[in-house]
Amino acid sequence: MFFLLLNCRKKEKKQAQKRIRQPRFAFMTKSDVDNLEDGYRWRKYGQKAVKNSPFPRSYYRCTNSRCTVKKRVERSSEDPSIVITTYEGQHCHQTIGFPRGGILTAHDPHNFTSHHHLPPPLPNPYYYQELLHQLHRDNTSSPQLPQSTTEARPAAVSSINPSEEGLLGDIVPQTMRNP
DNA sequence: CGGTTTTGACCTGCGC
DNA sequence: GCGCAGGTCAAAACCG
Repeated sequence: MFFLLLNCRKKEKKQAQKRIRQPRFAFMTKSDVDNLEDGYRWRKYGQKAVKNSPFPRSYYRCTNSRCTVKKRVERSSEDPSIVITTYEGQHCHQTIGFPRGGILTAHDPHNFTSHHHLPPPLPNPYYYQELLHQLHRDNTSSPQLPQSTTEARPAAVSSINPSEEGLLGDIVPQTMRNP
């Protein structure tokens, strides 16, 4: 299951002034592997231990040199089987394609609406694009969370409170953090 | 041999 | 100013 966060961090005041604020959002995915296949190729450029979690956080950059998209991958301290993936920026290119039938384009609605009959074996990479579009259209009301049919647990689709403090505060809903 | 991962060092922002 | 935490760099190691 994915959780979505909008870029509403408290600590971003400096970034908003000095740097170009990139669209940023995170999913929570129940997965055993850190490196989720999302249709893009990522190169790892760093890893750090974070305070809240006993698990290290990994930093990835898109291998496309003209593409400045970054992503952070960390495990939930509550449930090690949950991976929190935070994307930052937008891809300026399309995915590298998927091994199930050639290169797909991110603008093909037929490929995107997958949960009609055959769920994708992996998290659909176009959730990323589609979520971004949803955020641009409507970022005040709660966006529709896509229904992932992968091994995501149906847990805790609760109201996301973006004003929560803390690093995971805007990613992890309260019900997730402390039972 | 080229691309990727690993890993310690370095940089920066923030709170006290 | 200092220390801490997060983020990035870059050289070496690794791998196909």
